[in-house]
Amino acid sequence: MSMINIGEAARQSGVSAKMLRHYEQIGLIEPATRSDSGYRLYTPAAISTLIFIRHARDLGFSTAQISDLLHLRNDPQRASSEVKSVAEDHLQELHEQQQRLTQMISMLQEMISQCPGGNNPDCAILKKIDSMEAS
Amino acid sequence: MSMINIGEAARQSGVSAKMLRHYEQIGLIEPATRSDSGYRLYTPAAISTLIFIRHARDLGFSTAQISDLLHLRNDPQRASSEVKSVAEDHLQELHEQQQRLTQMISMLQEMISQCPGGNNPDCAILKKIDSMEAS
DNA sequence: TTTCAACCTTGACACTATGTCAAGGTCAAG
DNA sequence: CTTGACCTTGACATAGTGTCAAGGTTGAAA
Repeated sequence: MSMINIGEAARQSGVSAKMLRHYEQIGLIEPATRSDSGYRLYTPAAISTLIFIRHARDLGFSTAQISDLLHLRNDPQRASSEVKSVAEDHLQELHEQQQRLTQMISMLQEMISQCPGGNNPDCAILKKIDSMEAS
Repeated sequence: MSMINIGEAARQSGVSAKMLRHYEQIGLIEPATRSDSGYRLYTPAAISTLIFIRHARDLGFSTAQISDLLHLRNDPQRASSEVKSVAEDHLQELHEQQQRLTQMISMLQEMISQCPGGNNPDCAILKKIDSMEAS
């Protein structure tokens, strides 16, 4: 009943066929059952899982974190605090990335604002990079 | 006169010995001269270049962009507008990253705020990941 | 002078997440 | 039966960095 091939699974889930094979290989997902000729076959439940994975990936979760989330998703005995903890750890990482990014942006913006551009070789940006101190 | 080995060059520049070899191999920097026994020897000018590279890396420039910047840095005929253009392209990328990050953070924050935590298996975060639509 | 530690060399393999390409098997339609 | 679209596995690539192994070098102490 309604088992689909890898290409269709990729289309429906938004995860590439390549990544479906990869996720299977690293054990993130259960190996798909195979047709007589060896083609992978995906059930609707498997597709739901794949969509979950893609969404988690869109939120920037690492493969390891997604693995944790999948286990929790499959576990009816889970404590929602465990899920929350994974999410909070990730949020923390995202905040740190954001801070680093904001730092880079402000430094770069200042450098750019001090460079008049044009044909003059004298360039504030190059000088600043030479002399800057990392935050 | 004051040629130093790779370990000392790494210490002075903040670029690891491994990366010094790597940058040489990919052609980002000129091959270092060698001692009789084959050790790489770095001049003070080379160290300045390495410090420049580290700073550029701290600003998030890619290796390819750093390569461009190094060429411009070495070219007395450069137009500062060229440097500015590289910097502006990078700034643009950083802004895009920042937007993606901000999106992720706000989605994640909303999910987290809707999950009470505790031992209850009922988890808003998992549900939201299942049903979310990527921005 | 021998020895030992600390350094250097190259090369290989690892990571993350994804793409691409090649050589070959399969399926469905004409 | 051929053709095209699909599937298979495996290998290699990306970017930036780390680690490990096997071996040569250097300088200082014994």
